[in-house]
Amino acid sequence: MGRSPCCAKEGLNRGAWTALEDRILTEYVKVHGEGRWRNLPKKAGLKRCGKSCRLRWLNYLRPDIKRGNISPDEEELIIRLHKLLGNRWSLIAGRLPGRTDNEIKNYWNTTLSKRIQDQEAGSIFKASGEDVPKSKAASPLSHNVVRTKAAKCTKVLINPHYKGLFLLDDHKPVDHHHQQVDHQPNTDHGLSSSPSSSSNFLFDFGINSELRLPNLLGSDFASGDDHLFSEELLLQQQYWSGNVAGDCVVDDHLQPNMVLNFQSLNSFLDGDDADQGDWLGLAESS
DNA sequence: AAAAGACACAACCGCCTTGGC
DNA sequence: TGCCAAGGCGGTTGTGTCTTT
Repeated sequence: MGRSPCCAKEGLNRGAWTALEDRILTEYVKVHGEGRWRNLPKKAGLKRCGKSCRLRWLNYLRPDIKRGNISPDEEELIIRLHKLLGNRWSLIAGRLPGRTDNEIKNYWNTTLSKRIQDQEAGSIFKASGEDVPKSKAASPLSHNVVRTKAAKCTKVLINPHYKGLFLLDDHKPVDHHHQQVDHQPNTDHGLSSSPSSSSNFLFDFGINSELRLPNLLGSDFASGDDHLFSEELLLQQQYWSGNVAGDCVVDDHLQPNMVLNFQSLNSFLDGDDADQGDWLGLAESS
């Protein structure tokens, strides 16, 4: 037996929403708020699946939706975030105010992925003077996409004493006695070399997390500036908008399941294929 | 002018996660 | 602790519009 459907489909409207349906849904949510999507259609008098109502509201009717073309800045951010996060559209959308995951996903699939494919294929074949073969141009963009289901990492551990970034596999308990893996973060950058002398900071990478990834990506995060992750900065400056004690898990003895070196990340963001391979291979080796 | 193909995007589907009981 | 409902997510499909032939 298969999974039971989310709602009975008999007698429900499908396809494009009408202006009347939009108005009914908007009015209902304004009065009753979001949530309870399954019961909403019946209460609001809509012949729609609850999921459909939720999607319609989140993607098109919400008042804070930003309409219009994706700006070059947004595009740049999407590309960089996709490089970092893969097809985790909701996370990417969470960093682009007013944009929805569906919109970004569509934009990526229809516009950006092709453009990047073309750029990559062009750069490869330009060097050799060859034309870009069709098969290459049409090949799926897969080599630099993080496979999110194979190794889901939703938390990032920052140890201010390392130039290291630790991704924690949600499915595995933190092993406080686990030996650190080979990719030791570089410690000879004028930072403290004692991994246990201060706290590590664990940030949830979810939509509601306080980590301002655009700030990171738009900052010198990828430039290897030592000062960026100094403890002082972590504690005092605006890269983290929350308060450390309240928003972060603090664990003096936490050992990572996975360790990422910022310099690898830097190379990754700069498009170094070899480093991307290391980075991704590491990220998936949970 | 019409048909075919390409493109863009809204909507749907099914699986996964989470929280309440 | 297990079950179930609800919500969330990413992949995919359907369809309207635009462009090319």
